[in-house]
Amino acid sequence: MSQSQNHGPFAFRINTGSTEPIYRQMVEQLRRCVASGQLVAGQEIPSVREVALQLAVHPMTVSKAYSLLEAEGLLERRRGLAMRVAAQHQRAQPRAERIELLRPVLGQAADQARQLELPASAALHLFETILKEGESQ
Amino acid sequence: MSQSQNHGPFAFRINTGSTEPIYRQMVEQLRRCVASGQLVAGQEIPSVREVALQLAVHPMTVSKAYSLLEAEGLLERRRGLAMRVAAQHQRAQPRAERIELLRPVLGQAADQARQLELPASAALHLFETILKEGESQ
Amino acid sequence: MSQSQNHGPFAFRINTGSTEPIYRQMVEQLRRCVASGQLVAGQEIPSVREVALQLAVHPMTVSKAYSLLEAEGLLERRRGLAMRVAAQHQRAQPRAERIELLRPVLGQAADQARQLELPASAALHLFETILKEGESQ
Amino acid sequence: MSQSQNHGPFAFRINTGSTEPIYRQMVEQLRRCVASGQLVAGQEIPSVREVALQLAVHPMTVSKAYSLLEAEGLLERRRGLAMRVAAQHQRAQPRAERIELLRPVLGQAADQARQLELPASAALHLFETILKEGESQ
DNA sequence: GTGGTCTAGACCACT
DNA sequence: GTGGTCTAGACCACC
Repeated sequence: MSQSQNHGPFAFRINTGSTEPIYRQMVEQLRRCVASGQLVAGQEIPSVREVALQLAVHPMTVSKAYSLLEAEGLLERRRGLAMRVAAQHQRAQPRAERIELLRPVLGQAADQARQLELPASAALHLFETILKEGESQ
Repeated sequence: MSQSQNHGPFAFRINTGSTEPIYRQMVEQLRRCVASGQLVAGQEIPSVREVALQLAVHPMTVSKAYSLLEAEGLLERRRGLAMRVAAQHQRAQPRAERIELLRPVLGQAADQARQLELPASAALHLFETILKEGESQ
Repeated sequence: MSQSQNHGPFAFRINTGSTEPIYRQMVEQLRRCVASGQLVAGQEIPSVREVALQLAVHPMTVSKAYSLLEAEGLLERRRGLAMRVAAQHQRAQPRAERIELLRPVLGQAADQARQLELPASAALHLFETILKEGESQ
Repeated sequence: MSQSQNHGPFAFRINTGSTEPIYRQMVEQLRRCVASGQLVAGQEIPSVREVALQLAVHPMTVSKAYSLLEAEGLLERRRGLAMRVAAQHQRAQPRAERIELLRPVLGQAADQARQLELPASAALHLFETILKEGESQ
């Protein structure tokens, strides 16, 4: 039990309403978790069927995400076994690099704030509130 | 500055690389600008052709966005004339409502920050920087 | 008509009986045709539906092959238009490199000949015969 | 040479990277060796465990190959003893039949050569080279 | 149990 | 017309 808790610090959070394809949300999310070191080399990831059930998504959708990550070298496939994080991704990226990965979505948020003619202070305050909400989870 | 006021205080910012369909980026952007009062009732918006040229996008894509906004009652079509913001949208939404429109994208950003295991302070600081960059534009 | 003859020097040859997945046969075949210069940069390839009909295969199978080739940088996708050979693959590989691509399958053939205890001369003679048959096609 | 006769004139050559299932590679390889007379009736073949170790393959995979060959009548299983080539396959197939078994792989090679736009002479020369390399092994 | 391949077929975005 | 995404569901190969 403690083992499964340790090796499953990871669950996909998918927004099915978004126009962002599900498989791509999964790809990017997993990339971030590897970048941060939340997923380490050799760690098994949840099976296709398991994730498909959890998210109420077709297994092939999950499989597509995993295949792309394998092609990218981030995951390793082992015949008949669960996939795992590839050995070459041993260490998390340094924080300076990771923070850059946040730039696109924050740029988008800033654009929207500007279009809404909201002052920077209001946008920042809302962001701070949301960040704190998440921490407690 | 006087130039941008004359020919429309308004220009689409489109990311063609995104999976977010172009027409939808346009729709949501225009909605925000109406919500903020940047676009006011009766104001003319750039023609389909003009926008299509500017963004190197197919005219039908622009047309589709405009049609949706017309169906929604946000724009009015006038035979032979440029479309304009509909009369019913006279006043900007109050700030309290507008700020809520920012919540989805900031929620997404917060999720990503958490997956990257970045501290809230780092995320906030980057957001502040980006917001300031935009102001000067 | 002459145009379609010129720009369609290319048809997939698929062996559905093989254990080699169809999409992979397509990927490798297209790679060879680009390597040889039979397919040149900018050239449109047959549409997903067209190929699917021709080969009596599901469109998604063709699509999968094309997607992989796009990820590899060999094909370019253009929204709403047929895919085409990417610009970066302007020139055919030199013959010395191309011949190396033949090594795996010939190595396999040599292994089989050895296991069948056939003399090299017999294997070579059969190969020569088959190569000539193909020429006339 | 005397060594290889003692412990089996026969060793599997498996390509785990191929999409061709491992058990099938084994089946076809063994069939060829029987066809050629390299393996004769009554001859023992290496045990499942031995092969599994050698090839770093799961024992069940080897077992599956052997079972198929048994069902086909090519191998005989004897309780507690090593499997052996069945009595009914006493004599090698005549060379004329054996050479036909080489046709499929050479047809494939010829297709690839054509797609690579390599002249028959170049393909033949490479094949000759590879055949000679193998002889010395 | 694991992942992979393929089909049939719906719906979407874009030219 | 183009390609993309997704679902439902079958069958295969391997551990």
